Amino acid sequence: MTLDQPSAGKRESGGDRRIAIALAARQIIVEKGLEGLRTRDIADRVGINIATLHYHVPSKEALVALVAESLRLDFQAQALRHPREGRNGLELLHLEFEDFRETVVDMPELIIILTELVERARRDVAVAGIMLPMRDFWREQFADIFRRGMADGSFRPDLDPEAAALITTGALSDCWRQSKEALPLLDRVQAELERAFIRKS
Amino acid sequence: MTLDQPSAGKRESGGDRRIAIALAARQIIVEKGLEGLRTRDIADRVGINIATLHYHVPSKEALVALVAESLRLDFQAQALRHPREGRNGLELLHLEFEDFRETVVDMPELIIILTELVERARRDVAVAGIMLPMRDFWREQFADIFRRGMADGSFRPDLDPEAAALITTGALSDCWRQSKEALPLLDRVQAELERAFIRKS
Amino acid sequence: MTLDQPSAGKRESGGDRRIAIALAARQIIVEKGLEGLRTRDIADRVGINIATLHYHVPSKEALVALVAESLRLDFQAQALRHPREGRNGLELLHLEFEDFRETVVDMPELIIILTELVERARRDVAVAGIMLPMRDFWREQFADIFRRGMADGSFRPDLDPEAAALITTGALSDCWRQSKEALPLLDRVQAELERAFIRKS
Amino acid sequence: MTLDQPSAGKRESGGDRRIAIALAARQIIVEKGLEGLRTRDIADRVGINIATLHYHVPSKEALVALVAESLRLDFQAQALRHPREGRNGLELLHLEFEDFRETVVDMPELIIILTELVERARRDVAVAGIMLPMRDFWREQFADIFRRGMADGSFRPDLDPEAAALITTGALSDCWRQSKEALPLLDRVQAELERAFIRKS
DNA sequence: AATGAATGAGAGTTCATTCAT
DNA sequence: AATGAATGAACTCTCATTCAT
Repeated sequence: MTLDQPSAGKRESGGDRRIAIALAARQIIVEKGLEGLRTRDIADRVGINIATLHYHVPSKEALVALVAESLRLDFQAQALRHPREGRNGLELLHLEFEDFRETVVDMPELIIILTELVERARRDVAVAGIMLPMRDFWREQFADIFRRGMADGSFRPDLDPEAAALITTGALSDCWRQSKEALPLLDRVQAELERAFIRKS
Repeated sequence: MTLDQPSAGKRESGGDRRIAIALAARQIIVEKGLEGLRTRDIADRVGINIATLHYHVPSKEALVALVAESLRLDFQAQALRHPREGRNGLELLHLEFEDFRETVVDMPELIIILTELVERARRDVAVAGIMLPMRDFWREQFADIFRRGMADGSFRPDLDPEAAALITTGALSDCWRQSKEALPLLDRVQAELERAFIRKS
Repeated sequence: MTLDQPSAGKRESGGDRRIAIALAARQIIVEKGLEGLRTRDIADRVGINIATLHYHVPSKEALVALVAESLRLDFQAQALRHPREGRNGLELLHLEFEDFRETVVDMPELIIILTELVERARRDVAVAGIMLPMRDFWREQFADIFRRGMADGSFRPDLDPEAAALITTGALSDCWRQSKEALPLLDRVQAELERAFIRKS
Repeated sequence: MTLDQPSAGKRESGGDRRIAIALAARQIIVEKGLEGLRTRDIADRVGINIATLHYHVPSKEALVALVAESLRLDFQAQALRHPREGRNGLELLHLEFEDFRETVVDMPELIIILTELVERARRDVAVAGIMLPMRDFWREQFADIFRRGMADGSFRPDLDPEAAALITTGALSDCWRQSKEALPLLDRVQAELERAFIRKS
């Protein structure tokens, strides 16, 4: 055990602690679900006292909101990774699937937590305030892609962009839910959706 | 009034009590989520003592399994309501959407509870043992429809029936999750999926 | 330790447990004040688990109300000990002082707890609902005595019965608050009040 | 505006801070009782950090003692407002009631806090050391008045000055406790006490 | 003189489960 | 088949106090 161990040090700045708390909470949500999230477990994992946890995040409700917010930031960052300019609709759709595949591999927790929080949003307005816009934003991104593809001729002209967007996000989430090993199925779903939406010459 | 009235007497038969318990549990899951399910609440709603509840259903795990099983029976019954013979793939797809719409209107709880239990299945093998086959059965039903439609010429010959099935179930669940008022969106999704899968002459 | 130990037995009837709980709570209030009352301490003293305590008395608020109610019953019982008929006002006043002296000696806790609860009543409406009527009833008893004494000629005819009642209860409570050894002072106060209110021939 | 303005600068002198703390604590005691007094609330109201509060007042016990002392100073100041010379006992008694009425109107908190602290004195020797002498001093003031009145002939010669003093202070405190709107009752009590103690010619 | 961060001890409350009857 | 009473273990949250800066 060296001196510069990552997070068990004492007297960190408030912002760092809050980040560490959010990360620990996310881990636990992945392992035991939002339902199994316990403040004590978080404190233990961060290496602080429960009272200290409450000092930084005053209530469990606030904690869940913190996790939601941290998730939002991650998604935002991820959305900005790839440049979107100068591509047609079909290429953009490809890119989105690529991104999703990457997320599934690199940060599988993101989607688990997303699912849990969207579920919780139904009963927690604070969480709903953060998560539902995220979900809508994701769907709207796809709708934009479809609209662009209809304009540039890469997608069918009789497409309903909002419906197609919902179909796509539904397929992606369901694909995820299926199981962690469903990546080959994801390929087939992508192929099928492209066949479905593409313009037949 | 027949002899086997289910709920009149003070001492019901074991089977009836279990049914009453399952129904009460389902109500509570709809209201507060699986997370908010408390044995005491169920007992109160059924009108029995907690100890009595435990006599009939020995543990909370068994209770969740009971709910899952009761859900399975409902879905099974619902699947058999409409005759499936003598119809082509497209007509069958129509019928499935019709059924779904009916379920959303008549028994909206079914889908809420299904969602909660599938989520729970990730961490509870007993529940997984019941729910995952259900989910797969539902998906397989669609795959069958697509296969039949490919054979009878109502769907595209280059369709991937499993992928299409996943896309369809994904769209349906997402549509549901969207909100209770998303029925018009459901119509548009159905239209879009039919445009997508149908054989272009 | 014999078999018939007073209260540590298991599976008592609900009513008995509630009585035992009220008594234990009263002891602790005497020792540490209402402020120092802890549910865990009560459970320990009664010899039950905290959860069992909550089974019988669902919340701390209800517990305080229970103590208040138990106090009310004690005062009621005490008020009925001596027959009041066929005595003139002065004799009745004597009797009241006698009763008070008895209470101070036999059940000194009664007055401590009364004081604590009246204080608490200022901020707890549930307690106020029980305690303020008690206090008013006590005062009204004295007012009645003064009224009767004015009628039968044992007290001054220009007495203001309500004011005299307040003066008397105030003197008694203050006397009590003074200290436990203030009994001789109580005698002098009684004598002074009688000189003050009695009719000069 | 003088040089020793109490609260303008960012860094106040130690004494000023302690005064501000005492005042904030008194406000909170009035609102929530001594039981509801929290160091954090005081710090918030003063506008300082809890650690800073503990720098100025090392413990909660010391804090309560500080409040007690601040109360004592206020009472002392109030006692010196009216000149007492050249008046007979009855006039002095009048004056005391006048003072009390004034206090009830101008600084009602004084009496609330006094009550709370006297109660606390039973279990806290430090507070007892300050409060009990105060209470005794108040009572002794009345005893003095009665003694003087007996000498100058305005009160009955057979008065017991200590008993009469206790009766008077008891009546006043009880009158206060009664409720904030009990001022008319206070008038009747004063009248009754004067009738009781005055020399009948 | 002041503060952000940390903490131990403990508060009331909840819950699935069990026991005796 | 049913129940009132009991329980251990855990939960979130609070508070006065201390430490490092």
